[in-house]
Amino acid sequence: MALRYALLAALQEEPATGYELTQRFRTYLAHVWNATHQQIYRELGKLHDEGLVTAETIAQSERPDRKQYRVSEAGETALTQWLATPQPRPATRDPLLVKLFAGDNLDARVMARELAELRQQCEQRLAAYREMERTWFRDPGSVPRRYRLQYLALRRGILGAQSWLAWLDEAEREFPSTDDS
Amino acid sequence: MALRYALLAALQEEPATGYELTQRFRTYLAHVWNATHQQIYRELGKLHDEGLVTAETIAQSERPDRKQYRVSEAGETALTQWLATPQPRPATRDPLLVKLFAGDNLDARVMARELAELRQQCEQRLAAYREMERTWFRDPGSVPRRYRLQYLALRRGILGAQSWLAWLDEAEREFPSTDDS
DNA sequence: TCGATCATGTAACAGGTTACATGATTTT
DNA sequence: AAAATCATGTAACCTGTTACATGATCGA
Repeated sequence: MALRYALLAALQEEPATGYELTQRFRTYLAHVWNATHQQIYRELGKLHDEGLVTAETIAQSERPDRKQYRVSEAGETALTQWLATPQPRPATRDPLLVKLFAGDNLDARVMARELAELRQQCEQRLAAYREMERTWFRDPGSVPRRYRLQYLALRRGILGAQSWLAWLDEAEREFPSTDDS
Repeated sequence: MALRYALLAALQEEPATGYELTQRFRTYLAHVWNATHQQIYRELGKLHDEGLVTAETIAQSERPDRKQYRVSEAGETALTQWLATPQPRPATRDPLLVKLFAGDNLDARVMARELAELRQQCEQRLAAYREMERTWFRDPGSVPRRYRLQYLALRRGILGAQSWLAWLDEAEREFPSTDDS
């Protein structure tokens, strides 16, 4: 359900094609809502059928046509209505934690490797978030409200990554790495 | 995919009926993997068809029969194999963060209320986790490995909740609550 | 007497994943 | 010459959600 509203919000910031939206979701929306291009195209189609977005086809020589979408009035109404509805928290479903319930079937070395990879991933993400923080939100007070809210989402990404790193400190004690590389 | 292995792990700890498993998933597995009874029954059926679990029907007078499942050898093999395979991290999909991208369509009072509710939820969970920590893992060093690993999962729940509370401290500054109640 | 608990399921639907498909241009 | 980028989609499948269904017992 939320994907469509994420699309509407993104389009409201600036009209875009499915392709461009896919990129936004991959980059600065990745810590908020994940979606592949298939899902995005499908949902854009539905939104168009329902009149929540309008589409303008821009012919290009030597390239497939681009379909630029923008939010319609009906779309804005729908978005506002959704925003006013409290959303349930997403359920936790983490395969890594599932593994911890398998007891002695779990191989410590395999696990150590998986934790090491997770640590690397967290550190990379954290660095990327910090980079965004530096380039766009150096002085959060002077940023217009719209972007200050996005900064909050980024802060969530940062705090989330840090909290995983803190957990990894604890978890790695249980799975001592043999440190081969 | 991971649900089946969560079930196998849970059954390995102790054979159980679908009903009992549902309860475990609702209580001490909620911070690891969420699943409803419908999903669990469906998956148990498949696991049984595939021979990864065996079922023993226990007739009861005046109550529906209980079907007690236990992991078969094939099931244990499948579990071990899965454990050795690195699992991709779950994707982030958070409707609350999506809302932050809707800019001025977002009503501050509505948002303040949603944040307050989230805070309450986090605090409740944290208290429940702390309670588990106190009752089962007062002295983690003396606990057998199997349960020390489960303690790690609990630690993840605790750190996760704390990190959300830290974020809420920041977020609430952006949505000052009018404090009516 | 009403709701919770015990104990199992079926069915329809919504949402997300994976694979396949096309085809030109630009970069390595 | 190969791979990545631009730009769009279809189709099958798997997983998760929601609604519906049954029926007895036990505690408030």
